[in-house]
Amino acid sequence: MNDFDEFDAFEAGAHQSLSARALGARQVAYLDDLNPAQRAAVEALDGPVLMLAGAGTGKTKALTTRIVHLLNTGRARPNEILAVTFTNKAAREMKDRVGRMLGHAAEGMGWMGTFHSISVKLLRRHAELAGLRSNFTILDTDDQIRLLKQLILAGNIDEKRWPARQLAGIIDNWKNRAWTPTRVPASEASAFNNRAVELYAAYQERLRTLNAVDFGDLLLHVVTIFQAHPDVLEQYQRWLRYILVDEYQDTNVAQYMWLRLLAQGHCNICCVGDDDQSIYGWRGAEVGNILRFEKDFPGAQVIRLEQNYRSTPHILGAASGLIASNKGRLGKTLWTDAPEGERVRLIGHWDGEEEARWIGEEVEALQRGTRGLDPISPDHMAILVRASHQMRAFEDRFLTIGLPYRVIGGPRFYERLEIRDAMAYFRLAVGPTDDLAFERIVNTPKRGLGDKAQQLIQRVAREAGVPLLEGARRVVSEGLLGGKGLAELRRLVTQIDQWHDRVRRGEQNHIELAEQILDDSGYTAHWQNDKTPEAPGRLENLKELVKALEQFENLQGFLEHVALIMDNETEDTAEKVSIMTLHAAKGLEFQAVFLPGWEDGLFPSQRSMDESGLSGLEEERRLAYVGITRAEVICTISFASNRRVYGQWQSALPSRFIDELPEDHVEVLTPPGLYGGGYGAAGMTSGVEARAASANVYNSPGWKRLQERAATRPVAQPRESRNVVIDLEAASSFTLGDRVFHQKFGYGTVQGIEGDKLDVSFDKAGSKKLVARFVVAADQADDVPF
DNA sequence: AAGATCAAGCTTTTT
DNA sequence: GCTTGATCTT
Repeated sequence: MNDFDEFDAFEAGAHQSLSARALGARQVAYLDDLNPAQRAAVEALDGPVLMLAGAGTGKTKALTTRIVHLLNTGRARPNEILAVTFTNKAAREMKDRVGRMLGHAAEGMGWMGTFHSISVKLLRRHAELAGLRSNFTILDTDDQIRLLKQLILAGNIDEKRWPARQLAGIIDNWKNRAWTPTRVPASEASAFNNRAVELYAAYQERLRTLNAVDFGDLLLHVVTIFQAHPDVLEQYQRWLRYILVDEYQDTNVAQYMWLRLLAQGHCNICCVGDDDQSIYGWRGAEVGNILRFEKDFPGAQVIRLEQNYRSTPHILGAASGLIASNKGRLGKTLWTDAPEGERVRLIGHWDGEEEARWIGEEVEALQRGTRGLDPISPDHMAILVRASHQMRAFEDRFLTIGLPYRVIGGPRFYERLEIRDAMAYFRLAVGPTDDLAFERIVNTPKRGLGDKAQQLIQRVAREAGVPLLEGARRVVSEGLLGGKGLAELRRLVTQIDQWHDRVRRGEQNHIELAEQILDDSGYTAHWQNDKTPEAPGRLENLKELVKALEQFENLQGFLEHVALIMDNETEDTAEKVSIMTLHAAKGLEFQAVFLPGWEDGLFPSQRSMDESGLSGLEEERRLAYVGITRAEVICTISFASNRRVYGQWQSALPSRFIDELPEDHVEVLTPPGLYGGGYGAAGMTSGVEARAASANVYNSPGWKRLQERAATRPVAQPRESRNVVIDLEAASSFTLGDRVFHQKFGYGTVQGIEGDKLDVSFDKAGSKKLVARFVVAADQADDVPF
């Protein structure tokens, strides 16, 4: 049902009955589950409220209970509550939890969702006010960049010096600040070789003709509509009587304006956030929004949730001590009544590989149960890195020792090439005027329609002022193209017509239709004929895609949702260690957390500091804070003296954040030998042994002096000797049929030998040609320290 | 038009 | 070092 119809029906009625109903004791039993601060946050229903919720303080619980309480007290009906989150996952979780508390699905909560999904809903309703039709398409970053590239070329700009990616960044930034092309301040005019504003305007124009929007537009258009049409805004202010916002510290200016506009009037707005966990400044998030809240909403109640239910006192102490170095915080003191627990462990390693090896062993030790701790399932352990390229060292190592892991936040399902291609076909079937989709698939699979043919179609279409499909149709009917290309193009045009026809008539089951589109077009065959090792996986993904269609009534509905729901949560029950970035870890918790790579330049990231100075450093520090506070039971921070970056060996100092950790909460495992006499950690293979070797490094010669000494110490070269030995052995000793082991590809059989190269058929990874020194005989796999 | 070779890059990424 | 895109080659 349309939410607006519900509104209309509701407005015709009256508000009385619910609010008049007395609340029995049984109905508010949920309030007894809350601590005093949570309870205050739940019961302060009217007027502006800022809920400062530290890590692990039961924020979601307070938020969902508040929604239930709004309903129970009769303040609002499900449809009158606007609850905004940043991610679909958070929205889903909120919906589930509210539903669970109510004892039935949270029906009618039509305004619970992400900023973007709610904006889509608003924008479809009022598209014409933004110069769009309500069936506009939503472009993702990839489409956006391709479009910008065209405009850059059309503007006679050297795309190499001025890449589309950079322009996309500038435009995104402006949109995040709610600047339309005319509102970009003069001070920004020099951006992109003085051409950015002009290109931005051209881009917006192009989007309008394509009847398309990008992610930034979703918010921007809604803000612009609200500003230009007070009557429309007023409607929503009346309808949406209570507003809740999750992760408020991550809102950007456009989102802030969006909220302000809707909230002004009743001012029933409850923002939940934690200024110490603001880690998306680089994407336009304004910590200022949360710091300014009390000024923006006079009379706001500020409620602090400070009782932590997640971590031990040592972990909290370390995190609090670290974040205390940041200026301009709203300030919170997290506390817990949990038993003291383990200190945060700190360990230095010779290089990144050793760090990965040590962590691998430590994971296994924790899994068995060590240090007097209960055994911890790998499911409840995570390795949190600053940058995704750090993940590889762990993947390599874990593959070697056969430790199951999962990487969170890799390329997402709907961003994969084959999925995007398939989607382009579906888009064309639904809306044959979708030029971007047409461009994408016209020569995929190969139809002999290369650059020249495509330019011809473009030209014909542009001259006639028609979509590309129509242009193609004319090219065919007028025979402007030769031989193979012509026949293929004719076939494609006919096929698109047929698909569109079927979509329109809606007679055919949309799942069958989708399968047929992929088969008819030759796209399935394209991957079946592809001999690369990725091909089977891609076909698998296509099957997944078709399966995902089952949840929707038709192709249109599917496309609508997919544009916004880009997450890729595959349930997998096997017990695995998680590897992810610190950013991806926000909101999650693990019993054991490893924080590798705490080296100056890597973390805090040099680039962050160069580009954003002190505020960049503070954001990095918040990232560190987020990392530590993910840990429930045990947290291990590590750094490596040497690390290979972009193929070059580099030595680095331990992160300055390490100095900022309060010593009382830290246990230093690093043996003194590490800094004194070169590689000294050879015997230190597990945490238990390391602990025996742990000296009072913090106090003894002075931790800082140690660092200084490390700085002046000559750069040590990585050990090579053992690898060289293996190399010589390996190169000469293999024969056809030998079983070998490779650290990334696993076990395999030698199929051929050419000089120093082996042709190996791996059990899991398929056939690879590689240099002999990268593999060892299978029976030696366990002894070799890679 | 399609494969092959080479240079230039290179944080984080909810939607 | 390794991937990605642009140019070169057939």
